[in-house]
Amino acid sequence: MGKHSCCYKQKLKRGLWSPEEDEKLFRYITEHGHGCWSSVPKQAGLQRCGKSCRLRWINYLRPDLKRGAFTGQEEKLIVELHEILGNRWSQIASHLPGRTDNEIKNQWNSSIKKKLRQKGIDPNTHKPLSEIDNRPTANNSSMELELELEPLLNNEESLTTIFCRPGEVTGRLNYESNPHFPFDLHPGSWLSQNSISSQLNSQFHSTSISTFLQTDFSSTGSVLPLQSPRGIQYASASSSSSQFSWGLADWGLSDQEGKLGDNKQLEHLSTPSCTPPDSQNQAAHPHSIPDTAWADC
DNA sequence: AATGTCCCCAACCGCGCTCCG
DNA sequence: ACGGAGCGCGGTTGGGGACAT
Repeated sequence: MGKHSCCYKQKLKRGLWSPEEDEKLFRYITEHGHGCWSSVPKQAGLQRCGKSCRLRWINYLRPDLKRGAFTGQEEKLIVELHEILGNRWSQIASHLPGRTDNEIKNQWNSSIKKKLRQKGIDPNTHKPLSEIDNRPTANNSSMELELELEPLLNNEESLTTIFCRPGEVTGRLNYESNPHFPFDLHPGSWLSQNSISSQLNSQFHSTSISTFLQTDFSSTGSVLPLQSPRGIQYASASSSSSQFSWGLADWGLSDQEGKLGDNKQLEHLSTPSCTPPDSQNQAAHPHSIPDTAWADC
């Protein structure tokens, strides 16, 4: 159960993808769609398993991917969403158009976590580290946790404090039973609302997270240099090939173009599309927002 | 210049879920 | 109802570039 039969097959290539493999996969999917992933490698002439093809497409080849460094605004949104959703990277990614769950996960683990710790905030709980050190390790109830953290909160409350039991930050949210839930809708619906970004922003102004965000990401994000993805060199080298090149053309954004892209991103965040960026990814996942939740947009 | 260490990120792995016969 | 196939997710790994010594 769970493991692809193709993974047992011998002589399937693994590791980094070559430009030729990328081109084969890109051409095949743009012309035929992926359909059943397990049949993609055979149809596209690749010595890879379907799972590997799927991952390569989703994380790297999709034309709608946004390349380059994360903006301050994006990092801020990731932190805010992580406080609510925990490590549900795919759900977080659905609110950052052009970003993949893998990309966000890497950004979180390599950069954002450190920044949070430097600011004295525990990246798992989104609470001050000093508070984490002093708190008992036993299984606190939601009520106990609320009482414990209440002095830390000013006028507005941390969503994590309100909705998450200890240990559930990366698990299920305790939203349904909590009378303080600020939105009328089921989370599956309210997370899909167009105003998610502004709603979140308004929720975090006086928390420690907010302080951190205002003093760190927002001040540095706009001037972050665009880091070129590793694939750029070979991507541009193969840019003469017709179809392949257009999907990868954006990889070589200049700083100026990158900033323009960031502006577009900000625009997008303020007026998000009604369609989930990767709606098919959402279909089967137990934690995903149901398709119907997007219908009201 | 050579070597060691750190860190990023692409890719893999394993699990849980849904679908379908 | 059951089991296999396929899909998608989060966690983890390791290659390789960047940086320090």
